Amino acid sequence: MKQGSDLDGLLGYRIELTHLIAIEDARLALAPYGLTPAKLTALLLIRANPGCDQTALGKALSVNRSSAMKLVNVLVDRGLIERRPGRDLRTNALHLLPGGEERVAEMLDRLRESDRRLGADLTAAERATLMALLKKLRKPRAARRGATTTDG
Amino acid sequence: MKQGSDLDGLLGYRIELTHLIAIEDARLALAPYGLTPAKLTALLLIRANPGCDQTALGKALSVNRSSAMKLVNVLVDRGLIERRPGRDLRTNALHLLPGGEERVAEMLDRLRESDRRLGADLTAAERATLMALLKKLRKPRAARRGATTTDG
DNA sequence: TATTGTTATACTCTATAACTATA
DNA sequence: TATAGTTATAGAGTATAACAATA
Repeated sequence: MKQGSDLDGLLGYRIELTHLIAIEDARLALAPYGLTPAKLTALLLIRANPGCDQTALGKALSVNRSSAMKLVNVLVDRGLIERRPGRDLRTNALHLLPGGEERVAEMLDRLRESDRRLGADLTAAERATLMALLKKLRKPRAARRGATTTDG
Repeated sequence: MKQGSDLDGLLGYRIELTHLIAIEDARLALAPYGLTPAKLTALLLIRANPGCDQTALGKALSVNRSSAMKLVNVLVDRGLIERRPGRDLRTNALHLLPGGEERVAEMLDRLRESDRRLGADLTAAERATLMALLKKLRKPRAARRGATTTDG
């Protein structure tokens, strides 16, 4: 099946293809732990911000309260984090559990291995250049206006 | 909220962030046409392969027959393509309709504008370097084994 | 009034499984 | 037997809307 060349020169299309490769391997790397890359990111945010509440976590992940709720439920069910009493009676304080700390360390190892595989054909200099150029891509005006959601 | 530095050096994480920016603007650019970037890609594949069947389309998009079916239904409902009799009685031949051609051209214009916004801070040389480096990222062994699906 | 958590509901995308009609 | 399309169903992931408790 022919691909068609309409998208060939587009940066966004190349990033889409690259992203598919990266996310697939990252998923496989984390699958034994029953978590997706997005859930590991949530776990890392909680570790970096002990005692944060669900709403703040959701904002950091660009999802609303309801979605943050579901995410936290999964991490609690997995025994990785717990909800403790928060700064007021409305709020939960999220904390990584000791077992969660161990798991996070293992998962980060697997993720770094995956990342090494992804960039295996790059020299150190090329890798640095790529990182720098990716950082120069910018959020266009249209997208910067913010999505129109009710919640956060 | 602190970000935590565990993912900072990872190529895959940087690509994830960049992808989010790119896909959001691309979605906004195509929203007036009622199609997502993925559906435009499907449309371009059909245009590049007139008379292709749904299964082949699905394979090119890495989705199974059932998902390809739904996708084609949407494009048919939008009046962009049609199903014609295929090479045998089991098969549909997918064809872009004249109206679809027009829409595709407009959507490609909007998508290219979005792509220009994304790379607006890059010189032509930087842009070329970025494209070349992204092409050097490779599908790791683990992911190359192929996903374990029943279908395509 | 505003905020936090929660629940119910729905929509998109994708998958699996089973059915049918062809081949 | 194998393949193409179809349908029903289910599971992530996300969103909206409403409610209770608290601020």
